[in-house]
Amino acid sequence: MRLQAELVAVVLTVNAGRPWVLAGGEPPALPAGPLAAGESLQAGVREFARERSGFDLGYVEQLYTFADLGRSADDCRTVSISYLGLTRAPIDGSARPADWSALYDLLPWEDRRHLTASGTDRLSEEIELALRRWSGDLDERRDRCAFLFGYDDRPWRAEFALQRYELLWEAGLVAESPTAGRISALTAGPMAHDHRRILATGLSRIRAKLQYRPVVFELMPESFTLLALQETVEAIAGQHIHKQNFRRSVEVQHELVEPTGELSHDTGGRPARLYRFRGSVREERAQVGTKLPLPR
Amino acid sequence: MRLQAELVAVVLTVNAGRPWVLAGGEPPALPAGPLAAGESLQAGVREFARERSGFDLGYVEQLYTFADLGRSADDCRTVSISYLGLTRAPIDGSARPADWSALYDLLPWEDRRHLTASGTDRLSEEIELALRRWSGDLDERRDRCAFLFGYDDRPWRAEFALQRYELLWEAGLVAESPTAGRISALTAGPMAHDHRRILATGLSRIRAKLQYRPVVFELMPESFTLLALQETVEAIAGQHIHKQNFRRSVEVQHELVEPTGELSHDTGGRPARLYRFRGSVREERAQVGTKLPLPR
DNA sequence: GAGTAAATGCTGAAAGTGAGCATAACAGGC
DNA sequence: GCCTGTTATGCTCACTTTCAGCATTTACTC
Repeated sequence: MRLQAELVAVVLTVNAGRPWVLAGGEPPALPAGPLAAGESLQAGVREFARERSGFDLGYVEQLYTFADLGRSADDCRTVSISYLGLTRAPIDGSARPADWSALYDLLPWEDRRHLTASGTDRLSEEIELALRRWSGDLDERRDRCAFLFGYDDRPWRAEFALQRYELLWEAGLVAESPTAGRISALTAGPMAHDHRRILATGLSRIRAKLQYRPVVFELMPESFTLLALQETVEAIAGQHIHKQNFRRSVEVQHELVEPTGELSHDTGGRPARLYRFRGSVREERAQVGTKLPLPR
Repeated sequence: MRLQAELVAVVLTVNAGRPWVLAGGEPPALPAGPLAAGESLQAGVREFARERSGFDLGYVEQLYTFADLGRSADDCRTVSISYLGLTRAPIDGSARPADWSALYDLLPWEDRRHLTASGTDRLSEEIELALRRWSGDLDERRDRCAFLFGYDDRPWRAEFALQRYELLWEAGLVAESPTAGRISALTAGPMAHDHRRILATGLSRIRAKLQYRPVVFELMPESFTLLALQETVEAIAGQHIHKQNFRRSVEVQHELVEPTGELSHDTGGRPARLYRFRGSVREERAQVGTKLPLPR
């Protein structure tokens, strides 16, 4: 059996309060390329992420390996090894902006920052309606929907983005579902191959990781205000965080950040202290469990 | 470039209070085999786990994909996709026992159940001594050792098994370290290829998962006492748990188990209620976050 | 100087955790 | 039948963490 291996990267950055993912083309596709000879997997990902975006990846982590059965002829199979990468790319700057997509254009239901407490919106209602129709009177389905989409007073769990995608896929509500009906307009349009699934995998992973590892750091500039840090976390998490509690949780773990002594005056109000990450975070980030709050 | 793909499985079971892993031969090797054509990855793992052990895997989860550079000639590269699998195989029964190894014979420092509170033993002391020698006066190394092995009153974190293995490897304390010295007798002997690393990856993963997903279930018989459940968790976690608190945390989440109404009389003392997992656990196990305590 | 926007400080309820004591219910020996 | 050992099971208490809101401070803009 002939075998091919390719690397697929989910490269994320946050800019102006919005998360962006390196994905261009029509339909949009994640950067992917063959595994070069004599190169480690991580090095390969870093390599072509730089080629495509012009920026270096900070954090890199393996996501999942897929072996497509359907994609090619039986005698040539492709193994896709997917990676998550974080970078500080300033998008609007020198990079070709066409290569970047707004993450929540591709997974619109994952951004809930505009929702007020216990509030809802057109998209949520549409999904809930469609899902209830799909569930019918099957208790199992109903439970699953309630758990993943937070119906019936259950909390919204940001880190279950992948499972939500899979549910919508089964229910025929995303463009690439085999059973997609007309309501599939939830997503702007199809993405290449199974790239939306890979993207959802990456989003799930970073949201989970955010809660126990100091990875936001990779998305922040050298120095920043606590509000900027919070807004970056919120952008990834797709939901709002109680400001004072966020601030406290950051300050309590005094291994995490330290004030630079400078102030930022473009706040519109009282100037904010600037902070930087402590050196120990950079070095120990492979081990230390550092917690940032996600609301439940 | 020629490319080969192989599957490597970490198949775990718990029996008589000890965790076992499917690994035989000399040196011991995890079951591994080429990726068959026209077969999904998971199906492949299940397939040859059944062949080798005679039992079906319950839970299966992808671990990590390695692409060896060094292992073969430059024009033929092997991609190893590793999986974790859990099964209820009764070892001492019909299966060929030679295929199973006691997990903690392969990673002896990961079992701390015999340690009394704040106590220590020969192995721990030996490791601590060797690690302190290796750290010298390098603060970074010293911190890392303290964090991973719980020196200086830091808590032992069971789920960092992989990082501990990697540290020991760097420090030349396991048989397969490139710089292995005489003290490397920590491990009984070498394992094939990088299989001990893969095993440590699997142990890390299941220990982490145990804390927020009902996976123990896959290791338990149809009905069981709470003590039996606790001992299974302890076997995997490699440490003791406060009995009453364990019991409370199980009972509080009343989605998890329910009494069968029967009693077990072979306790030696007061008979114990028998429990079974609730149906919802089986179905929703892919989603529901169920917590079992690991001491910190 | 008034109004405003944001940073910052503080407090109290609620939930979760860790550790121990006390009691209940059996088996087996006498 | 009673005593003893052993385990299951019930309960309490202190302590920590988390959630959520109120109040105050500080500087900018007009």
